Amino acid sequence: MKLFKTVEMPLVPIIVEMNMTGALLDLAYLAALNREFVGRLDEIKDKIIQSVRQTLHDPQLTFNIASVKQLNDIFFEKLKLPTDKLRKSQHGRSLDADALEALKPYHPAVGLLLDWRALEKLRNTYVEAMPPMVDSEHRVHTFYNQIGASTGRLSSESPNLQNIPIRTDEGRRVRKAFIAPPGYRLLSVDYSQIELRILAHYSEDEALIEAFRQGQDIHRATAALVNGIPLDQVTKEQRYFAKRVNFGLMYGMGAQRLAREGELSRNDAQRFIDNYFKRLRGVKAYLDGTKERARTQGYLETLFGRRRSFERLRNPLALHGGETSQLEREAINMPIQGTNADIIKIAMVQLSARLKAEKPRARLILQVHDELVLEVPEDDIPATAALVRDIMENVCELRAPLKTEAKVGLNWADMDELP
DNA sequence: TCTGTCACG
DNA sequence: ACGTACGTGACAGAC
Repeated sequence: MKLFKTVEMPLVPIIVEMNMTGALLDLAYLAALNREFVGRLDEIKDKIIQSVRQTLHDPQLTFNIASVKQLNDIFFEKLKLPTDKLRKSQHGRSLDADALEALKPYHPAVGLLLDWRALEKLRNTYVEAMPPMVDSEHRVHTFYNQIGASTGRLSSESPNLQNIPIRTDEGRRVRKAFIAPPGYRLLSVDYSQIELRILAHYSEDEALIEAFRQGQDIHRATAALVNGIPLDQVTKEQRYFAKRVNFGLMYGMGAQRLAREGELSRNDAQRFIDNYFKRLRGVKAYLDGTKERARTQGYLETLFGRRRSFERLRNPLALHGGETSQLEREAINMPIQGTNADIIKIAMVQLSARLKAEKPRARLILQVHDELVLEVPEDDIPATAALVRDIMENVCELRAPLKTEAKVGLNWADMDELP
């Protein structure tokens, strides 16, 4: 039996139903996936080593492609790949995915290494690690830590079920191992753009609030506003860029980073930000006001009163250089991320009671920050989806309305949107 | 035990 | 002049 930490929280009671149920894994599928991955990994590894041997005319050469230290030796001492622009680290140059992307044109081994890294990650962290953790019913029981994250979020460990892959096709194949039992479906309901809606609420920015009230695509609306063009003239690039800015600003991003990621000059990036703040005055006011409050009060609160100390910001004497801006970025983000955490926790508490009374065969199995996943008998799907959405959307009334999207499927990867 | 890397929101 | 976009957990290699 899994032990649970029991800590009295003034805000939200402990939810144990998820852990009690656990998430069901398709072990046969994972075993097949593992065999496939092992074969492909070996193949890619051989290709990498062969290609380096060929370039260096050294058929005996061998090295561990998982070792950043040895890769530094191969790439920069032996193959003489360019090091400019690459960050330094303990064993030479950083060789993370960004760095490898930049090195890709210089040797075929680099692209292969990116492929190998991605597959190796999926195999080691998920495909191979999870099957030994299931119980006799093939379910994994994660542990949700309620007091680990400084913003009030939950975190998940042993295994972490809040970082199951979804962004790549190979990743989604891993996610597909999470299945519903016979006669059941997985129901996933997630908040749409909840952090930007919370920002709209806090900032009281009329343009942002109005865009949400009208149900507009928020990134498209931002792009139109900042560029001073009609909604239907926004290009894909403009929308994508506005999206990065919308998220970046909630994290305290500067013009420098924006320029680097948007592939435009430092000045153009600064101009976009200036324009953004001119059109979205409330957002600027929120960012400045939040930093100011953290500094003068020494703490910040979420919408529901969850508090995080910023005492170090109030006592500048205690700060060493560089720490101020770090804390300011954390301050900007905390009320947003923390309010999101409060809202979904409150929804979970309400949902727990309603399910027990009205849909006792439906079970809450996972929480992933803005998403709840349930196991629901087929016949109960429409009613349960409506119940979950109703609870989630009505936890509180923000100036920008809370909106959810519901999906249903036989596994956690292939899901169909419910109307 | 620490560092680098990378999976997610 | 420069870094520096927030919050997490898991794994392999280096020490």
